[in-house]
Amino acid sequence: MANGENDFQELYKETLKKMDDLTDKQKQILQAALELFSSQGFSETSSAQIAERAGVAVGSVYQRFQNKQALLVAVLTPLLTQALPQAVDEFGTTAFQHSFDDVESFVDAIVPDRLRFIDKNYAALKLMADQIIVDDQGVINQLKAAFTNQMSTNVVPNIKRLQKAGKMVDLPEDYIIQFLFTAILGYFGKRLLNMPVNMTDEIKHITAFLTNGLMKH
Amino acid sequence: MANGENDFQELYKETLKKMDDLTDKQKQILQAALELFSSQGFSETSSAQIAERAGVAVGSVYQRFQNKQALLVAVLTPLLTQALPQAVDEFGTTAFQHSFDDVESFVDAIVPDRLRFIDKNYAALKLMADQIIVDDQGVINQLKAAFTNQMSTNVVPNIKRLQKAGKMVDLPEDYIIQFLFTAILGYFGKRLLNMPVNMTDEIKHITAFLTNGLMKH
Amino acid sequence: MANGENDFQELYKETLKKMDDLTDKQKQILQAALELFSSQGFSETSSAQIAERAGVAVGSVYQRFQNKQALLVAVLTPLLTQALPQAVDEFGTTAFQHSFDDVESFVDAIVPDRLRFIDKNYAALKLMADQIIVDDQGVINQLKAAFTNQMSTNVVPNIKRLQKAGKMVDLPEDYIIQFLFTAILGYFGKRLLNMPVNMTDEIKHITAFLTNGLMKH
Amino acid sequence: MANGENDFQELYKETLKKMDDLTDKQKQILQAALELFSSQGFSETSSAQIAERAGVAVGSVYQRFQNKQALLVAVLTPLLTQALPQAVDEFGTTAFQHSFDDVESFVDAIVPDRLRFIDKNYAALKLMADQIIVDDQGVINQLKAAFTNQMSTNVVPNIKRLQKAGKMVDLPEDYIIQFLFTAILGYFGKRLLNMPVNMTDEIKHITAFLTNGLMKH
DNA sequence: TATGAATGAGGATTCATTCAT
DNA sequence: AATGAATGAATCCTCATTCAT
Repeated sequence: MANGENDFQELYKETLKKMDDLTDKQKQILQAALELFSSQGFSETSSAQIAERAGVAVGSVYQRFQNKQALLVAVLTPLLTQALPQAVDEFGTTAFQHSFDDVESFVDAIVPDRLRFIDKNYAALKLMADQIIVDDQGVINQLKAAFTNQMSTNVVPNIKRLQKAGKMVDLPEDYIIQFLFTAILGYFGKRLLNMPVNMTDEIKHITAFLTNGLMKH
Repeated sequence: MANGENDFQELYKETLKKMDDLTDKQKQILQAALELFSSQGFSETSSAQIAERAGVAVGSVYQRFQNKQALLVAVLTPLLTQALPQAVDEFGTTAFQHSFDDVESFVDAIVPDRLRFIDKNYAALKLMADQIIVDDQGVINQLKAAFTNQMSTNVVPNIKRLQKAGKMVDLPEDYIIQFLFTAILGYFGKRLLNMPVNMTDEIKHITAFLTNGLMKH
Repeated sequence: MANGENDFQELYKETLKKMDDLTDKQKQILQAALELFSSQGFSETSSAQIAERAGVAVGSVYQRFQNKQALLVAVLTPLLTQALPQAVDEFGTTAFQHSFDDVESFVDAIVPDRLRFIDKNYAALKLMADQIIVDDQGVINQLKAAFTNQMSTNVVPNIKRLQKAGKMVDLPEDYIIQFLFTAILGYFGKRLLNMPVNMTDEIKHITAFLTNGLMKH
Repeated sequence: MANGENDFQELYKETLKKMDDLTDKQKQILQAALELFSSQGFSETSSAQIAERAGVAVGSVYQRFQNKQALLVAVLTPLLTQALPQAVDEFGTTAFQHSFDDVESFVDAIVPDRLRFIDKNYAALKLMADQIIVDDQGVINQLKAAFTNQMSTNVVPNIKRLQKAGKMVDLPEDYIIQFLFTAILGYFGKRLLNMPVNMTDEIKHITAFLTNGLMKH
């Protein structure tokens, strides 16, 4: 699976381009908001700050977006409805276009790719995490929807096949997915905690652990 | 390992009691702050709100605590320096007082206990998560310290012994701990996402997965 | 005296038609402004609101009218310089084309007509009242001018004649007019206060009172 | 009937004094708000302006009053519930403590007093008028209540007696009151219109007109 | 210590007005 | 002439913090 194409920033910018109804300045505002919300958090970012970074007047922010909350939604929506599903999609189809013969190659296909994905999309992911923490149900629901959808169409079949072939442990598919993700999100956690990370090692060990844990011995 | 004794609320209240220099009102303030910070986040909580919930005047908040940030520190400090290490300690010593003969009993000792710990301390954990997201280095560092310390003295030896006995996979100890924690934190994530959780199932499957993943086959 | 012809809306629209330099959109703007200013007040009405109701772009409002104040003037001017004098005129000439033989027929000619006039022009009158309250000298002066002029040429002579004939009380003419108007404006006040009004009763009693009060016994 | 005691300013200040829960600064705020709202209108008055005139910080306005609207209510409430009824009451009881033998003395008792009342309370009355125009139902309802109450207990009986004695015209009492008030309010209108007024003349003519109009000939 | 009124800087939002298309 | 995006001053309001009682 090729990397570098499926990061949010790229997909986000493309999504923005497609929004014909958005003026250049409005795109700059969204871009600035994404950056600031991600790095400082939503409440810690002021309208003035966004306007300044976007190089526009404060009023311009409110010309298009009813209020700060609406701006957040406008930032997150394409992320959640376009970039994220597309990334998930790409992940699902690319990673699972082949039928894997064993758990090891299955895990091998996922782990390195997802770790690099986290690296590239650290800012956007942090923003989503922030929203989840502050209990934004809208964000939560869209996240769930994006995942449930893609997982069930692409990942679940692969899991089932491996299980039927007697090569993968007989756990419910949603748990298989859960373990896959939590193991990988450990890397995200380490970055949040400012822990030193070595990508090579992470890949190596996470892969080893997941392979061992999901394989039927 | 006995439950119900090692939750933060309990430990936190005990910690508060020991602080002789704190008046009753000040303790109420800390309690109110913990609750509000946890449920709404730090920036979304106003001093007036804290005062109201604590049943004191706004000025009383600032009588003892220099500013809101200091109040946050005052809330987190006992959590991070007393309750958390104590919980970790309790976890380390209780869970590892015996020398486990195999990975399964090792995992069995940890998983149910930690899941229940999450349930009990959901609010406090959410508060910490919030602080991690907004990049509070102080919190991050204290979290790290509390863990590193306890883990290395109690958990690591157990891991090493199991590895030497050829019963546990030969991964670096910190990764073993990492996988242990991420698998368990999946439960915390599910709660954050408001997903329906069934404790019995969670315990069963997480245990199975971790046992399989950490066991040397 | 025929009703239905002398209401502001009609006269206003005719006035607008005559303004050849006004585009259709600009007429719509004036119409929308009149409606909104009347119902919500000047300060409570925004340019955007006017534009929306007029079905034009915000900029179009300012294409023709220098600023909001100028728009108000543009709304009021034809009202005060065209519609109002014309209404007053119509009132003066129609109501006083005959020489009334007694106070009763004099009052009878005025009261019903003016009450219906108030009903029809409630919005415009309210707008003028609003302007008087907020101390708009321009409006005040034009109102005065429109009245003084018409009154002195049409109403005053009639009053004088009735007085000379010994049928009307010997009060200064301006006071006669004042009492005539205030008694009638009581109806306007009742509407402002959302009081239930019965036109027939109002006419009956106001007429009776005025007749009695202005008649020389 | 003694004048000078029943003006709003006096009654308002006394009312304020009785409000023990109000601090000096808060009273200054209410006083400043009354003055500014009266002279410029509600929407034309900014919080900063009020604060400045009151000699306090902007925040102090909002410490006590939830918002500007609430401040308006706080200004109007004592006016409508204390000062106005008290003034009406004083009017009712003083003016009608005697049983008038004829319409002339009845009118004589009312007119001069009310005209002077208007002079003294011009600001407050203008504020109320402003609120009526902008459709404030709360104000309207309280105004109605204050009047209905006092009128029915004090004025109506006097009217009925004079009517039974065959000295006053047989119009419904509410219309008698209406004519009384509108004739008097003409004076208020003249002041609004910045017309030159001569109190002596006004009293003389209004009295003459009302006497004539209400007397049964 | 406790109180809560007072403060004023800061932040979100509105809105009249301009101007390039 | 019409448009509506852009502007930024002005406004309302919040809130952490101080301080006199």
